[in-house]
Amino acid sequence: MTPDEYVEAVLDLVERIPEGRVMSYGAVADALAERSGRASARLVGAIMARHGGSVPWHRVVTAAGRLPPGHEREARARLRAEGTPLRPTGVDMAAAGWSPDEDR
DNA sequence: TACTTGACCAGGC
DNA sequence: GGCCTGGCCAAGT
Repeated sequence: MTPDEYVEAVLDLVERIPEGRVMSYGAVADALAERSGRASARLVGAIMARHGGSVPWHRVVTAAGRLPPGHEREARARLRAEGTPLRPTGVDMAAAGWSPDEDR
């Protein structure tokens, strides 16, 4: 799998996340590991930082439900608009956490 | 080629 | 619940 295809796979998966739901970087990496064979949460974060502009990046948060540094305000506003379960610290992962398996 | 960096994660305090 | 540390792995320089 070429780097470009890898990036595309990440973006494709992020686009599949339903409104009001979120996925952690680690979950995305894990889901992709099945297709690409290699993945890491850090890599997903790096990809989002570079190519996240064309996808609902706000639906991807850290495993703790925290929002991307420097984008907390914007992400929170969008998530709130979609009706995502929010907590004072970020996102309620227990309620909003989503996995591609659920959609399948 | 080698070193540094990063929108991370899990574990320990 | 929040901060610090070590480990991960690939991209960027």
